[in-house]
Amino acid sequence: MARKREFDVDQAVDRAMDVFWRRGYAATSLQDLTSALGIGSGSLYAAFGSKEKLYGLALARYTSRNAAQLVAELESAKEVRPALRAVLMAMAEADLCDPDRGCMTVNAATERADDPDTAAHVSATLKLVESTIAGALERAQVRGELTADKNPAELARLLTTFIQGLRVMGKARAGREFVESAVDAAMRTLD
Amino acid sequence: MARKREFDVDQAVDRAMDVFWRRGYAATSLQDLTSALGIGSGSLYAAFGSKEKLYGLALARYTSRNAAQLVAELESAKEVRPALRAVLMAMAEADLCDPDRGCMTVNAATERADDPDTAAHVSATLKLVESTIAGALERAQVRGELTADKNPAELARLLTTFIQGLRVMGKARAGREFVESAVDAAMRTLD
DNA sequence: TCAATACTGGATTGATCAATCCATAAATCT
DNA sequence: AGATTTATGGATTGATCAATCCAGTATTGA
Repeated sequence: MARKREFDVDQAVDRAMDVFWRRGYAATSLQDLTSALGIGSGSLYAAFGSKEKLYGLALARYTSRNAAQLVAELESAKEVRPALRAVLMAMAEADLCDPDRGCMTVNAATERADDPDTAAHVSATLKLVESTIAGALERAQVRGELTADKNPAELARLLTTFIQGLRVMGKARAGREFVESAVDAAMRTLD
Repeated sequence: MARKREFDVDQAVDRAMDVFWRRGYAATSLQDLTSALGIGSGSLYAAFGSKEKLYGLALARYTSRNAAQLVAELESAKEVRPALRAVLMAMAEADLCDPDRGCMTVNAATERADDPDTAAHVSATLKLVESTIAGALERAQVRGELTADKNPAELARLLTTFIQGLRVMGKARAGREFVESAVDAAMRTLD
């Protein structure tokens, strides 16, 4: 009954994610988006409604790609400690490879905390990270990987906070020596 | 020989700092600035040159107000541990009182890391925080406040990173319970 | 084959952007 | 006082902003 969409919506959200991730929300113009997505503004608005809604989809896409992977890796890990170290180092490595991006969740938290949708999404992501780490540490404790005197819930809050800081340091180009040393120190809190 | 400036430049920078701090760089319009500063755009450009330069002054003002105070408090502290806890809790408290602002250094790092001047300033601030904490921990170790098996340089990197994360969590409205617990866990790394 | 429908992207909209201009006003020097 | 110089702030500039419009096009069911 009607013409088919010529572009791939999923791919378009991926590309929008990349642009917003690098440039932030306010500094990204509609022209930036249409040229990155390879579509006209009419198509963009027909498909996504507004720049804000597209940002929301891009942020959700980022979360499902990254936070979800962190969760999966920690929950499927045989040994919690090396898995946690691997997760931390993977983030540090991501920032070393491409500091222009940093962590989109952190970028969203700092740039768009005043937007209720963004704030809610960021909050949910951080809670997910916290509870995943807490769960992993509880399992570690049961299995004797973590001594009984440790407090998994509290350590999870420390590590969740540390992760956000690690992304800030990465974006600020703190350098490999710094972030690796910081991760070492963070892992030592589990000893 | 010439007319005097009618507004107080220092006060104007303070006000610009507050606006940029809350809204970020890109989302702050010149109209936001002129109305907050109470001056016309002609005066603004005559005094500061451009929006970017005013932002640079505002960021420098923020640093000299905040990072410098952190340095002073840690260096004048009789006991390092309670001073460090006080510094961490003061930051957490600042975000609990006014989460719209967060930490301007973190905001600058995430929004404007691509600007060389901003990046350099942020980097210098973070190095100052790191070396101040490292120095304080070294003194603590000499005085027996910190056991000899600890590595002050590494702990300083952990704590510097933790601080940035704490500000992100604060801006994301993680709540008092969360940040206090995280600070407790962070302080425990010194035990 | 022909309506009906939805997608296309470039043109257009009115608002807003950072920055400059400029007539006026105040301050200092001779 | 008169000349010179700088500050003032509102008007103006041309660019750019997000969003809408629309003529043209592809797709489908009848």
